[in-house]
Amino acid sequence: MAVVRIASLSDHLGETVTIKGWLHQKRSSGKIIFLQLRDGSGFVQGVLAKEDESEDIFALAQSLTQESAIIVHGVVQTDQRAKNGVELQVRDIELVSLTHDYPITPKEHGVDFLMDQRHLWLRAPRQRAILKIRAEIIRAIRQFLDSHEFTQVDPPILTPSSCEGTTTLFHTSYFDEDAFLTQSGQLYMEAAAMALGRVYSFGPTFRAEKSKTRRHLIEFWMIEPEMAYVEHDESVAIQEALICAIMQHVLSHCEQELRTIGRDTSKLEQIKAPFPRISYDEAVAFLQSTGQDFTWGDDFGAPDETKIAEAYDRPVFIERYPTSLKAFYMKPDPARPEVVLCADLLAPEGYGEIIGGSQRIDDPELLIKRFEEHDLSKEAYAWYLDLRTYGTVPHSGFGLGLERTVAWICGLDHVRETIPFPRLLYRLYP
RNA sequence: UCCUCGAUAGCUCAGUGGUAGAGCAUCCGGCUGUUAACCGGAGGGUCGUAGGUUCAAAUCCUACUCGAGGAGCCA
Repeated sequence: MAVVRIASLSDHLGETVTIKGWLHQKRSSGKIIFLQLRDGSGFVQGVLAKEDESEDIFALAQSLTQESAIIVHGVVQTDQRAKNGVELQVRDIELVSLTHDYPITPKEHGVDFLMDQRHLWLRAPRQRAILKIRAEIIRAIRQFLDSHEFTQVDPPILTPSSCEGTTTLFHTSYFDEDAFLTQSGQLYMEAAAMALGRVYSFGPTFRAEKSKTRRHLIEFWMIEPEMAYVEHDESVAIQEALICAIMQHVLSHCEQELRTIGRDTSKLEQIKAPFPRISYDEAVAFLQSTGQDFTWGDDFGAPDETKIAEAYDRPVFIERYPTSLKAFYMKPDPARPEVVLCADLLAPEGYGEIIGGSQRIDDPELLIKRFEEHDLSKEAYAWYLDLRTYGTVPHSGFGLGLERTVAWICGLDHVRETIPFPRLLYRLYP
């Protein structure tokens, strides 16, 4: 008897198959029992009518508990009464292990409890669907970059110092030296871009900030492409194409999962190029036109970003922020040195910034000046300056936040469900 | 770090000064098409911790602990 994954059951209509999985839930009615089975690939209902089964099998089915591990043999049938049109007429059940008192009952639960049970919560249909969509988003990103001549390069996770010097880093010891967990691989990716042309990193990133909002994780995953001989406008065009490719891939590969989590896909289908591009100046003018007191040179707060993003039905780029607001390595606009060649991409529906990118400074003199202005040690960044000393070229890059992208595409109200084991402020378990 | 809200059965909650409650889960019984199934019964509690006010505190006050949402910072 062939072992079949639930996801492909509809290819085996009329056949007797074996499913290896778990009992997700059970409903019974004296002479008929419905088993909701899951095997990781999907969910299917098994049906046992008392008159069709041996007494032993019927009694075993009756005694099964939520999340017991079972191997089920049965006949695949179409049935209009079944949720996805297919169900299994159970012929035999092997009990692999019986579960007692599964903590997550079929009832609503609070966040604190579910986070404590995260290792079990992952089995829920909704959580499974989100992780599946996350995996497909990752696949789409890799497919896009790999097919656009990018090479994956892995920057270090243990670093001697801050990349941007802004956020608080996790401190650790490196034998007799201090070390920090990376908050961005960008500077290393610039080195890699000079070796391989177009590169991207895909890895975890750590921020020891005491941020406690629906958009923040302490440990999250970032994709950081870096491109030699690519200037600001071309970088923005690549970002736009990447987001569109992700969206198309998810819409065509995750139909079932999007339905499971109840995502309104019409909002996702609207996500097509071109995305609006507005300047920082225009964004300031927009906020002022809403009656808000906002001065040129101030940074946008989260409510400001939401207000701007809500004015559009697709992601919006905000370009050319004041130089004083942005990181030391960003290249000033030659036509207007008071702003830099950068862009943040704000997702719709209030999901916030999902991409931050810029063209990098390629002039060694200016970079040295920035080190001084930002009080950065020339010794620590000597290698970074070398990139401008030896064959410097215009180059650009950006960072895409994976979890915020997943939260947006899934329509979640918090990023904690976008990653299997979220690291949150004051939460390191499980 | 700051602001706001919360903590009562395994879980989700009601109870706002006078004998500790419901639904789900668990156990027992019933039901041949259930979809968080339903119906009947049973067991299940140091009301977050420590003080205080009161004849009487889950309820009012103080401190602390833990959690949630938000701000700042960011992806």
